[in-house]
Amino acid sequence: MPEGIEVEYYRISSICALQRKIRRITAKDLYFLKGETQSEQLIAVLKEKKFVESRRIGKLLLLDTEHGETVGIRFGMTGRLLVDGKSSIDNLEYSSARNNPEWDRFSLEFTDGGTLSIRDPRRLGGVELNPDTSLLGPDLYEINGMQLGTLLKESYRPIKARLMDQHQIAGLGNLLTDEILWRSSLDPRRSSNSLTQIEKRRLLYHLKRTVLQLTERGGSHTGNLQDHRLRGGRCPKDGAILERHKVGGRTTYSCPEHQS
DNA sequence: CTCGACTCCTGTTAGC
DNA sequence: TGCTAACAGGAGTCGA
Repeated sequence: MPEGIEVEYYRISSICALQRKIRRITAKDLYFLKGETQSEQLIAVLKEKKFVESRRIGKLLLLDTEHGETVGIRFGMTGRLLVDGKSSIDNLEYSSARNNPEWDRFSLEFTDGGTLSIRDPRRLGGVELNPDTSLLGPDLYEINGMQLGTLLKESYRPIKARLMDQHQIAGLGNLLTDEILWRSSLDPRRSSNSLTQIEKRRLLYHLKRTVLQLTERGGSHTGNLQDHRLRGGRCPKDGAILERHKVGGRTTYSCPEHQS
């Protein structure tokens, strides 16, 4: 599913949608419009206008118009960004392998004939005009040791739940978090504020390294743990049968042997 | 503050 | 073969 890494790909592919005049806006799926956003409003703000900048905070893609309005796009679990009919990601975990144009929930047509659209089978994503970004934590690519230390120290929640809380760090999803904790040899259920200085340093190192490495490899699903994240799967480090449980309401796989 | 349970949504798949 | 039910997990709400 799109986590921060996938949305970073979307941001990069959205760059070629900048500086192109928008001719037509199609926002018929009203369920897909979030907050106070209305279809007519999007049309009024976007018609005959251009995007001048593309930004990303965590899993949120932000497209700024020349007049300072911002279109915020969330992809949920199964959303893809298509620019001129092409997606930067072919194989999205947990999404459909098919690619049905009927799943376009929001789309724009440029005066040059190109398009930008969000193709989301499950409609868990959404479009919001001028979304509030003030509550999002530091981005997963930017977070530093001090920020990580603070957010862990201030909570009794399980580490995994804390790391997936977008108000704390923006961009980590279920797969990335499992991978990072597995690499860090930390039990996802450990209380956030129980980590020692050494464990926190280890977590920061693996968080940074995992995000960069999986970005190079091609997505959140390219982690070393991923292929073994199924019932009865074995830890690729030591061969132990992985534990499957719920942490923070999410299916979690961890190794009883080396994660503690 | 933190939790589980529930909600949204629908394609895919396991199981009968 | 065909059906149903469970599952996936991002994000929000609600009551305990």
